[in-house]
Amino acid sequence: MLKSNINKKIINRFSRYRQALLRLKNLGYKRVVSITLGKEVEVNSSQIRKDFSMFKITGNRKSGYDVDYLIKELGNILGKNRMHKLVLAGIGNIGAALINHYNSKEEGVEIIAGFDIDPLKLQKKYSIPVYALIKMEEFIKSHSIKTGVISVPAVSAQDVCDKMVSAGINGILNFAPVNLKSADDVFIQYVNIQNKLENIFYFSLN
Amino acid sequence: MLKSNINKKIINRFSRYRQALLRLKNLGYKRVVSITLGKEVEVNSSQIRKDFSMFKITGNRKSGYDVDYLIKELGNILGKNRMHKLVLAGIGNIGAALINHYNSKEEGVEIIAGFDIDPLKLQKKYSIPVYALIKMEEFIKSHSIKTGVISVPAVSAQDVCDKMVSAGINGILNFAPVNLKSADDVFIQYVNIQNKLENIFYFSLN
DNA sequence: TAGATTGTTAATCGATTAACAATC
DNA sequence: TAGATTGTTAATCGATTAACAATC
Repeated sequence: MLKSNINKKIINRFSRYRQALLRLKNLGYKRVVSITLGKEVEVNSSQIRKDFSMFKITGNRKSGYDVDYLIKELGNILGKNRMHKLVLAGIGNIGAALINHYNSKEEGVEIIAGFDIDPLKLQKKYSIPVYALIKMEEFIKSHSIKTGVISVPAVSAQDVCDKMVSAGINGILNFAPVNLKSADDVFIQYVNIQNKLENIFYFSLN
Repeated sequence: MLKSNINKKIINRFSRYRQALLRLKNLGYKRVVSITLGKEVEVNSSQIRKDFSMFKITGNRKSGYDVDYLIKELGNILGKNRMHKLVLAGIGNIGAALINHYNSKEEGVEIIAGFDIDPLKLQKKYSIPVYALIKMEEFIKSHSIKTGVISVPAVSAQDVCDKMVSAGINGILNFAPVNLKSADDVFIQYVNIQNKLENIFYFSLN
């Protein structure tokens, strides 16, 4: 099946299934039925069976699914069997959080460099090298980086995005509260914390 | 209209409309038509007009919508006309990012305290007071806090959530990669960075 | 075997988009 | 006025859920 035909929501659920399965494995589960996994991730059990079925992930009609098998299959789909190199643009608290929590060989993530307008004051504080932002494009090209994280102020996010894309990046995680414009073959994910807070303020009625 | 009848997606779009309108205002826009705003946020213009119409937000049939009016109306809906007090559980890089970037009177957000298992080493580094996690429930009650941010490790997230809710919190922003279980009247938003990265790795084909 | 769960189809549900009359 | 855009209804689209035969 072509990736372009696969709904983003399915892959998003696969990622959440996998995280839940890792927890269930830790709790001692060897096998799991769709209704149990469904409760864990708040997804209807039909949805789960259908999602698995679309990727030829099979279970046993009496005893459900094997946990290790599911983790392995989902991991393969999500690219856990290989390393993904990232660069960061903008080294503030968000960048630091990425470096400290998500630079994980086990999860296939390798953050190899950061870039900032003001590199001097930042150079020594992190476990990855930090360079001046003007060096970013050259670095992306020479290291064949395909994924970038944008955590610069909103006003410069589009410019950084353009530079990343022209240097060869085709996947971006953007923390700036701006809708980025780019070519159709560039996949962009947004993390908009302000937006999340506003949703909470509205629905929690306070 | 009852808030429970209003789709989460509409409020989510309202938040994004407002962010886009603030940018457009900065660019000098006095009025905006639905198709222009739609391009800015990647939403169909019919959708925008329908969203506005549901909340009795009106435009002019010739010249579109007044930017300041939209910002004000959307701000009122999103609660920008009052302050929302937050507490943070877990003071790492994510907590620091919240304190530095989202503690904004203009946006109605006031982070009044943080809590961590290890408060001593953190006490002096931030612009808000940081206390031991065991003090959290008492603090939430005595200050009538209604919103909490969870950025503790996954294993303790549910426990922190339970404590927040029992102390009176009804809106939670959760950065831990766990589905939290709580009463139906507690509104929870998730930020799952691992999940976002996995989506990028899948769809950007690298 | 009997019972439980998968795998898959059909039905439902709800959100998005198109269309266009109203009107500024 | 003529043209452009809103406001709103109807049509479309797609995702979710229910149902159940297959089968372990």
